[in-house]
Amino acid sequence: MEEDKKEIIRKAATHIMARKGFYNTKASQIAEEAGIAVGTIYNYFNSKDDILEYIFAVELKKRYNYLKQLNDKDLMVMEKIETFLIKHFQEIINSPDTGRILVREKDFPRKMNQDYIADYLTKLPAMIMKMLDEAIANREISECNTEIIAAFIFGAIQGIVEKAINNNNIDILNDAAGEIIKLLKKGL
Amino acid sequence: MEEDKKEIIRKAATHIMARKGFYNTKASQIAEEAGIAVGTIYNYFNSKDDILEYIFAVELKKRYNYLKQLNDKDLMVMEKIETFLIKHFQEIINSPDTGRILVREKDFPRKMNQDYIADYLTKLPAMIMKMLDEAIANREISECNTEIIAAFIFGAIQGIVEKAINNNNIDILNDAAGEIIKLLKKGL
Amino acid sequence: MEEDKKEIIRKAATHIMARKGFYNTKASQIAEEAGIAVGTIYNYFNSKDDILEYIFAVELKKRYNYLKQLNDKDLMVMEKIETFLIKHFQEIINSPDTGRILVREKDFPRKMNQDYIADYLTKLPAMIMKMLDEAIANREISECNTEIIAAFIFGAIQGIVEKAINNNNIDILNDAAGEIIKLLKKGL
Amino acid sequence: MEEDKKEIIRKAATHIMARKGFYNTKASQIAEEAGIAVGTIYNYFNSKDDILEYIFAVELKKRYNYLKQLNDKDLMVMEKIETFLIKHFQEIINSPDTGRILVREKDFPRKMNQDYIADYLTKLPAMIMKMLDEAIANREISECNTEIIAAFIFGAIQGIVEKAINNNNIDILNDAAGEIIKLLKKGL
DNA sequence: GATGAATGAGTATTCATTCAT
DNA sequence: AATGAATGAATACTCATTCAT
Repeated sequence: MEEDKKEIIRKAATHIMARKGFYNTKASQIAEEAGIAVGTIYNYFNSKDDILEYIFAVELKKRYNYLKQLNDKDLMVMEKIETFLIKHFQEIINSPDTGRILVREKDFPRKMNQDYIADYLTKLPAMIMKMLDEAIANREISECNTEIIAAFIFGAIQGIVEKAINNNNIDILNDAAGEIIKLLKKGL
Repeated sequence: MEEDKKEIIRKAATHIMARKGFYNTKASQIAEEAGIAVGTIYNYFNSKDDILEYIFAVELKKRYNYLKQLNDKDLMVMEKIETFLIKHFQEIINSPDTGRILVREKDFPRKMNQDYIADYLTKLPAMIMKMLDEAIANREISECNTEIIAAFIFGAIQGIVEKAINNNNIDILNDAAGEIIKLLKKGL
Repeated sequence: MEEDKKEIIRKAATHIMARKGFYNTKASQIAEEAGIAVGTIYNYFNSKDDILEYIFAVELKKRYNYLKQLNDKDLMVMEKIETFLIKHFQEIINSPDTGRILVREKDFPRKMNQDYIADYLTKLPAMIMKMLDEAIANREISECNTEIIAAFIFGAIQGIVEKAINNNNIDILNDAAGEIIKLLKKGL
Repeated sequence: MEEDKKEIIRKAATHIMARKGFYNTKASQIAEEAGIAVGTIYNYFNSKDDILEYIFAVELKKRYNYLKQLNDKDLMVMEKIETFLIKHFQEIINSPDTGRILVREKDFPRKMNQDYIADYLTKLPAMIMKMLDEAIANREISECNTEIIAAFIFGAIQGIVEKAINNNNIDILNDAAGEIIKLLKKGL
C-alpha cells in the first residue's frame, strides 16, 4: 500500500519533470498528476530533491541487478556490454520520460545524504571501465585508456538517448546498440 | 567599454553558474563576483536566462569560426574532426567553468527568442554528421548510420568533459582527443 | 470560510488603500492589517490589481441590486434618483474608506480581463442617463442633453464625496442628497 | 532658455502621464519624449513628484489670473461663473492631456512642501463657493448650502471633462458650459 | 493516512536618482 | 549645462513545506 502510493508519486513526478525540468516542476503539479493532495507527497518523501533522488535510485537498481545477473553468465565481455546496452536502451524505450530525466538532471546539485544520483554518475561508468579492463586482460580488445573510453561510452549513450528524445524518434534506439557495438568492437 | 562590462558579467556569471548551477545562482552573487551593482547587470542583459544564452552564444561562435577556417584547409575529414576535438578540449582546458556550463545547462528550458543554446545542441552535431557523410563519400571510413554516430560522438565528448571536470582532472582532456580519434579511425 | 478570508483581505486592503493610495499600498501592509501572511493574499487574489478590481466589483453589485429593486417600485423617476443618491451616500457614510477608493482609484490603468472598474465608470452613468430620458418622456423634467447632465451628476456626486472625505466631514453627505435633488428638480 | 527646457519637460511629461498615469510613467520615457537625457530632467526638477506639482501649478495660475481679471469686470455673479466655465473648458479643449491629468492625478499623495495640487483642490472650489455666497447676497440665486453646491459644481465639471476625454469626444465640452449654466440658473 | 490552507523566506527585476565626465 | 551608466533600495509574487483537522 505504502509502496503503491510512492510509486504513483514517482511516476507523476517523472511525467512532469521530463517535460518541465526539475526546477520548473511544482509540488502541486506532481500532486495533481498523481491525483493526490500536496501534503500527501510529504508523507512519502522528505523533499522535492528526494523525489528526484528516488527516480535515479530506481533506475540505478535496475541496472545493478541486471549487471549482477549478467556477470554470472558465461559471455565474452563485449557481449556483456552489448547486452547491457540493449537492456538500457530498452528501458529508455519503455519510459522515455525517465530517460530524459536521467540525462537532464544528472548534474543536479546535491544536498542529501543518500546520493543515488552521484552513484549513477560514478558507479555505472566505473563498471563499464572494469569490464573494459577485463576485456583487455582477456585480449578481447587492445590496450587503451579505459578511463577515457568508459567516460566516452557513457557519454555517448547519453548523447544518443538525448538525440532520440529531442527528435521525438525513440526508434533509433533500436539500432543504436548494434551500431555502437560495431564501432567499439572494430575500434577497440 | 560596453563590451567590457558585458564581458565582466559573463565571466562572473560563468564562475558562479559552474559552481552552483543556473537555478542556484543568484543575480546578487553574479553582481558581487563582478564587482558591480545588481542593477548594472540589467543594463546589459534582460534577464538571468539571457546571460546563460550569451555564454552559449560566445562559445558557439568560437566553434563556428574555427570550423569555417578548418574547411578551407586541405585535410582529410578525420583529421579535421581530430583538429576540432583538440581545439574544443583546449577551450575547455582554458575555461573548465565554461565547459561545465556547456554540458550541465544545455537542456535548460528556454523562453527566449534568440536561442543560442538550441543552436549549440542542433548545429554542432549536424556539422559532425555532415563531416562523417563526407568521409564516407571519400571512402575514408566505411558506411554507417551517421546520425547515430554523430550523436554518439557529440555525447561522448560531453561525457569526457564531464568526467574531467567532476574528477577535477582536467589533464585527461589532453589525451582524450587522440584516444577518441584512434577509436573512431579504427572503428568506423 | 473561503469567502470569510477573502472578505478580510478586501477590508484590510480598503483600509490601507484609502489612506495611502493604490500604488503606495504594499502587499505586506495589507497582510499585516489583515492579520495573515503575505502568501495568503495570493491564495485568494491573483495580484494587487485584482484586489482593487474586487473592491469595485463588490460596490458595483450593491448599487446594481439596489437599482433593480428600485425599478419595481412605483415611484417618480426623480424620486428614484433621490432614493438612489441617499442609498449611495449612506454606503459611503458607512465606509468612507471605500468611498475614497471609489473616487480616487477609478481611473486606475487596467490590465485585467474582468473589468469591474470600467463597468463602474460606464454603467452607473449610463443608468442615470436612462432614468433622465425616462423622466423627460414622463414630462417630469424638461428637455436637456442627458448625456452631459448624467456625466454632470455622476461627477457631482464624486465631488461631494471627495469633499466630505477630504474635509473629514462625512456629515455633509446627510444633507447632500436633498440639496442635490432640490437643485436638479428645479433646474431640469 | 531655462524656462524653455522646463517647458519642454512639462509638455513631455503631460503627454506621457495623460496616457499612462503618473505611476506608470518612467523618467526615461519623459526624457525620450522630450528629446533630452534623463539626467537633464533633474537639473530642472527635484523629483518626478515635482513635475506633477508643476503641471498643476501652471494650470492653477492660469485660472487664478483669469478669475482676478474677471473680478474687475462689472458682471452678474452667474455670468462670471459661466465665463469661467467656458474658459476652463476651453483650456481643456486646447490640451486634453492636461485635462486628463487634472482629473486623474488630483488625489495624488503629496510629500512636497509647495503643494499646488492641494491648492487646486482647495482654492478653486473655495472661490466657487465665495461667488455663490456673493450671488445669494445679491439675490441672484436663492439660499442653499453653498459648500455642498460648490463641491457639486466642481465635481460636476470634472465628471464632464472625464466623460469627454474617455469617450474621445472633446466636442461635448463646447456645449457643456451652456448646459450647466442653464441648469444652475434655473436650479439655484 | 490524507488533506490543502496557511505560511514566509527567498529573489528577479525595476527605476528614480546620482554624479563623474 | 547636458549626459547616461551606475546604483541599490524597494517589492510583488512564488512555492516548498508544514500541520491542524
